[in-house]
Amino acid sequence: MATFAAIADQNRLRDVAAGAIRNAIISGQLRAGEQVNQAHVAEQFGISRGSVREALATLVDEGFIDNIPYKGTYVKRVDPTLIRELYDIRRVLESYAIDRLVTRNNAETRNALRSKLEEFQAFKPGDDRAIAVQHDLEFHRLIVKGAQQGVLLDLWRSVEAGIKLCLAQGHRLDKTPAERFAEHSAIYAAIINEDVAKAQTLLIAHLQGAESDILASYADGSQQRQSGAVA
Amino acid sequence: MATFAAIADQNRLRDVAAGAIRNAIISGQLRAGEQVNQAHVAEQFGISRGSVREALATLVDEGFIDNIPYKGTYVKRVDPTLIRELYDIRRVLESYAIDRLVTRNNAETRNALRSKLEEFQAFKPGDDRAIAVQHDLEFHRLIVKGAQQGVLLDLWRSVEAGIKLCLAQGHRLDKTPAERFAEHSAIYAAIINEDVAKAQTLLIAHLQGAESDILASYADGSQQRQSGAVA
DNA sequence: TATTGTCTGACTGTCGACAGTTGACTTTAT
DNA sequence: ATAAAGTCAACTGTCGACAGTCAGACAATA
Repeated sequence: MATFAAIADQNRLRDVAAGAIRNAIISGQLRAGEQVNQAHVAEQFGISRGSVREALATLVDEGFIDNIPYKGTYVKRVDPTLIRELYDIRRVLESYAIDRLVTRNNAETRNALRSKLEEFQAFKPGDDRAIAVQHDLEFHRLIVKGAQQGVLLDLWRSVEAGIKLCLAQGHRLDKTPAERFAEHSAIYAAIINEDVAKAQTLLIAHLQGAESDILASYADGSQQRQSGAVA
Repeated sequence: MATFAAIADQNRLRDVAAGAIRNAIISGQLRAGEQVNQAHVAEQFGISRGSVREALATLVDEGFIDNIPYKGTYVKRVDPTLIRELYDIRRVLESYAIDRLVTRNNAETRNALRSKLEEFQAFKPGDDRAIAVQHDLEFHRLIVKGAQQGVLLDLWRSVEAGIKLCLAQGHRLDKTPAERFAEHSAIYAAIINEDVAKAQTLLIAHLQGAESDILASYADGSQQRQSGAVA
């Protein structure tokens, strides 16, 4: 489409294409295990295959897709082991982030967390659940940012990509907006009180709950998928 | 050179090129802040610029180089802040790895660690120091591998890339082979005894020492570099 | 029938040429 | 002398065409 190149504007087509494909994966438009056909994507976006290739290379490194030489690139398939590993690492990284964050004691970080919490509070049960997930991740990203370590943030971002992949593949977090708000605001309170140990404990429990939710919905989803494949 | 394409064989040129450029950076052939000219590299290797571009994209994601659109790709410049962050994260990741490793209690891992230690012991003071560094990193990589978590290993690898960059830019670890062996073998002993806390303590101290060494040599090196620029 | 070999279509990998951007240099007017 | 405008060379970004590779269909053989 002609509009696509227009969006590029100052940015490189390769980056815009990467973003578009990423969104397609996160939104579930491209499904797990599905091959990403370079020529098809190129035509769809009205750009050359070379640019698509470069975009795909980026997504490979981000962990959204796998590449097998001379065969193709495939949307990564999430399994329970991956989910467990991702949440294990999140607990490690975010616990550490809280420690550094409280040490830094930066006013800007505290304000950002508070205003993010207010967004949580404004969220109503009827609203789109995908947006809730986005808010959730943004809160956690603010915690990691608060540690003020670029390397840590880079690592966390790559884990975040995996989490988004999990959520994209039909695995959901089933908590009410009120519960979400309560858990996050408790963590926030502990941070404000500079009680590192408590904040870490609350955060770990919070993540453990999320992991259980996802694993449970994964079990359901894979059953459905299996029966679907048989039918 | 014609031989280069021959090395490619079954592998893709893009991957081979990425490896060659990576080596050039690690070996100090390409210096910090230096621009990597695509056409120049392409001609040097006898391959097309497109393949070089894809190789560079990989190295950007690995953290060896930075890319500024329409300007170029530059070898990343290491600074003390980056060194500190890298070692901070290493302590976090490797401590966690030790915990998992001991829990798994895998015989294969223990054997791998022991045989790597033997290589340490065989190392003589006269041998190439670069090889010593390589052995060192490999020992730590085995620890991380022992945790048997793919996600963890991926994150550690990206940190390892940063460490290699530090060491490439003239910053050295000044320990005798005997000291190296002693520190690593103490960590190994604690692992075998399944004393997680002790292994973690030893490992953290070991990494702290390495960090100090690098930071010290960085201070020297930057002074030299500054005076050199003036002269 | 089972197995092996060939073929074919669809895809990825690679290339050389062209278009666009940037920063430094030169020119020009005040 | 200085600052704005114009010019140019050296890059990077993008493209379309060609070469190489793979998996499955199909036919030949024992």
